[in-house]
Amino acid sequence: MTSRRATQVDVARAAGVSRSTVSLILNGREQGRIPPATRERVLTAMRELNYHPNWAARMLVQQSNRVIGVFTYETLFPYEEDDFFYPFLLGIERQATHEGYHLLLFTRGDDTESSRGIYREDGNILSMVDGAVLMGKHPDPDEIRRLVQEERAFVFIGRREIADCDFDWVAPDYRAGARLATERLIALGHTRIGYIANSPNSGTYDIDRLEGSKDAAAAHNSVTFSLLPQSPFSDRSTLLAAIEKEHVTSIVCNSNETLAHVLHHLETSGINVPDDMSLVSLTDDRVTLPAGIEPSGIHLNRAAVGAEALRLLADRLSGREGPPIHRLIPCLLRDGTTAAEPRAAAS
Amino acid sequence: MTSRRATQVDVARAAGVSRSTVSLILNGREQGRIPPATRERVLTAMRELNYHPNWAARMLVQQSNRVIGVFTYETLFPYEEDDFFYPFLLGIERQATHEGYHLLLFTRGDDTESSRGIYREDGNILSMVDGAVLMGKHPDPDEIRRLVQEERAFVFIGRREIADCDFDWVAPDYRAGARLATERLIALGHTRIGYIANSPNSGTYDIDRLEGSKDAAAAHNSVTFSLLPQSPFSDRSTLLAAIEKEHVTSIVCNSNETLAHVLHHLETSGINVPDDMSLVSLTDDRVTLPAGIEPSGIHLNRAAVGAEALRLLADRLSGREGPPIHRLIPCLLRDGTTAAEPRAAAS
DNA sequence: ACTCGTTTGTCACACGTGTTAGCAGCTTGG
DNA sequence: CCAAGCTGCTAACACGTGTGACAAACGAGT
Repeated sequence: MTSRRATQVDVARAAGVSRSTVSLILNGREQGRIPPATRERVLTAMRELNYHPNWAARMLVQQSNRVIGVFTYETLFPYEEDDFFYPFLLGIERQATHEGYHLLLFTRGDDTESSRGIYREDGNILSMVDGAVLMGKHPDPDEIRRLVQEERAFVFIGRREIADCDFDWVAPDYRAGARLATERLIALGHTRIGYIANSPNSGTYDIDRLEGSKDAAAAHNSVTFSLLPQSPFSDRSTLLAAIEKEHVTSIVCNSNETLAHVLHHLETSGINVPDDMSLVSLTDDRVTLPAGIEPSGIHLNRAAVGAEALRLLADRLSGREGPPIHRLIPCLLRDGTTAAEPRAAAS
Repeated sequence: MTSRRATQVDVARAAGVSRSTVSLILNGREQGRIPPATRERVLTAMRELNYHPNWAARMLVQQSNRVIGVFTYETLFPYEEDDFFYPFLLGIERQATHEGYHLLLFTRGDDTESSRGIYREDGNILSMVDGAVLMGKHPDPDEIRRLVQEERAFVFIGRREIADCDFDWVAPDYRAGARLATERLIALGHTRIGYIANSPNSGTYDIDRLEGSKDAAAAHNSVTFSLLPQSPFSDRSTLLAAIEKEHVTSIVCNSNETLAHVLHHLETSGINVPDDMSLVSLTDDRVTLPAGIEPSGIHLNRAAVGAEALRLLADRLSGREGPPIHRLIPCLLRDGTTAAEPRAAAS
């Protein structure tokens, strides 16, 4: 702090050359220009003065700094232990290392847990980076539109359809994941499969999940697929009645949360999971179940999503042109303890 | 990309004023100088041109950017699922948000998993930030020394004693944690306590753990503390003989890994945990135990460590002078299933 | 002696912003 | 009428770096 840090001027003076020469050597543009003797003189001067280039100045003139921003519309690391963004970040970090980028986490905010924004009074924070990965369950469509209009390089994680506005995004392939999980039940021998959700099947993801599950059932004409009544949380008797009526031996639950509630209703009714009823879930949020029980279902492979997002972004920054790319990343099967062969098949 | 982004010059031209005026208004230095009419004109011009300050330029002149670097000597997010650094980062992020800093994750490296360095050919990467948090099990002492000599603002996470070289650091208080865990056994009624480690008690942390445990035992003169033979991994009979000889009813294990091995040896010998023997661990690494068993012991509270590191750093950056600060963060008790009242006391 | 090409650099501008000194024009006091 | 002060703004420098145009020295060919 007390003494200013060395600049190219200092190095130049120490080596007895002009500042330009220092810059040339620093950037390897000295092919056939600077004789080795001078080069050495400058290099040792750098070492002695402990010179290191100023990053801001460099960025100012080059308009690039090999830093990629990571922005989340919600706190990156929420207080609940369900670390939603963490696996994404893991993949992003890994791929960034590979591609040679540093990562800037935009955390500075109003500390209010919600309503963070890219544009703020002190400027578009994205001007600090070459490109950005954006995440969040509740992005601000206006901001996104503005980013597109300004031709910023960014990739969104999660499928977000915004009217009159197209951009790169990467998302888990929920539809294929739902197909996978349902196929798993079929492979175990289930022919009567129910589907249950705790929310109206209206969101993009909700529709994907339902359709994927239907796809799998439709591919086997021995399989009967029935939509069970929504919202199992409060109403146990409705659930039991529906199960009875449809004779299902297995249920696809749209989320771990749903699975937890269904499980609870079943167990308090004396129906054993997985012996009497198999359950699979279509998310992999953390959820607390009775000891020893792990939900069967799919694994979102968030790390792969994050890595792919960074790969797309790096491509853009390397000059790739062309229309926006949308990429769906396959989910993986996750073996748990809530799915097994149906009783009839087992005996 | 096609059209350059608006700068203060553009705004000034549009509003019919000089660039200085724009800058003054932008930085709120216009008290009693600029009449509201002009101010409005400039502000609307900004809005229409979609002006946002260039961060690099601002940083260049201000010599600060409210960004804190996070550097790890090993990959930040290792491939093993034991995310050692993650809880630290969590605390760092939280506190950074609070203090108004962004976070720059230094990831760019030679992709070799090991031997990452702060100093590299393209300069000291820390020149990009106001200050830095350093972590890692195997830091390079020479680099640290150099950072100190250059008077860089940084805080190390983890206690690292380097000869002739002092700096701020924050670390978990292993000694107090060991005391806490041992006190817990005593509170449960144990009077014969053994201590076992899987490595020579020579590292700083190893010594802290052993001493803390001794402290707790020494505070109660009814308690007998005995050091069991090291390295229980291979040798079951040695372990059993020692237990028999010392009549211990509980064992303090220096790590979860040790606990796992001891547990295995005991169970295969028909000794039930926690009924016949209580175990506590002095770390909180993830470890796989038989289903339904959770190690009792301490919780390192890494998030608090990370947060404190960032707080110290922020203080330094705000101008705090004075000698380096070393801070130990208390550990918390973590209830598990491997510690209970001793059989004699229970009956 | 004069031109020409090569080696070895240097000059000067650009990047976008913060800040201080100071300049016109006006008002006010004497 | 003149000095002094206030209002509203601007000129100019600084921050540290990258780079294209250009220049000085020098040897070689004519």
